[in-house]
Amino acid sequence: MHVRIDDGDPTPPYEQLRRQLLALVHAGGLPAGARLPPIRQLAADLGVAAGTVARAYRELEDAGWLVSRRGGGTRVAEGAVAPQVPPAVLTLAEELVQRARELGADAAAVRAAIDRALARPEP
Amino acid sequence: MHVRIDDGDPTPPYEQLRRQLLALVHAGGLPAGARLPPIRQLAADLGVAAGTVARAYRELEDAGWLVSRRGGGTRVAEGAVAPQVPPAVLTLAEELVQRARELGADAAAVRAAIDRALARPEP
DNA sequence: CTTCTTGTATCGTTGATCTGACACAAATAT
DNA sequence: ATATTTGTGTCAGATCAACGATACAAGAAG
Repeated sequence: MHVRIDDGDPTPPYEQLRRQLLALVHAGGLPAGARLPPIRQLAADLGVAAGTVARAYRELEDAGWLVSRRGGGTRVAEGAVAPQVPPAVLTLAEELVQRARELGADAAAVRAAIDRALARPEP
Repeated sequence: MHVRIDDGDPTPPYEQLRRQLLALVHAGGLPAGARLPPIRQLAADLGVAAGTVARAYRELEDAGWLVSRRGGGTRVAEGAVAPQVPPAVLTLAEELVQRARELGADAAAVRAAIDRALARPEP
């Protein structure tokens, strides 16, 4: 589980966690049926209260991405499917990331480049 | 000024504003020397309190991106330079965005594709 | 100089969130 | 059947941010 809470980020911890988990599901890092850590364990690992993790799990369950059962843990919902992205765009994205890494650019630089390109209005 | 506050986002409004303004500076939408709206005016436009905009301005000034003077308004600092991004990456990003738009993909789809590519560990 | 604009600072109130702790319910493991 | 695991719910206290309002300070404009 590559998730962590940034204490310097004013975004509430439960929201940081919710977004990271959702990104993991979208990226396929957590396939359908995969089990997530128990609330108490993840809370201890992240250094937050159990209620904080519980809220992130609950909101993702309300949105249909997770399924929770008492005693059975929390798992990625079977119907959880990544959002529709044209395969050609995905391929270009992978090429861009690979090239960026060859040039020594990190994730932040890649996102900055994308943000700049998106800021230019289409002609 | 293409900025807006999302009431459904738990991120504090002052932080949403700070990030959007910083993104504008990075993207060149606000060149060095450009004047930002007065605090009260922007607050009224966004539907937030003046103190909220003031905090976003102040944090960006502390970080060196803006310069504020009483009576003179708030402007983009002369030394404000976009973060270092290899030109080749910027070019690839523009090509990707252009292609994505031709395919009907929106900004969210582009970011999702980038996130997925970034999630794949380098070989 | 006088007036207007603009940023800065403070106050009290309200609402949201985090925390630590505890009890309860349901599924699993032995 | 019993014990353990795990999710759910509640509570009081603490912290933080937003709000509306007000006052003040410094530069600009007339």
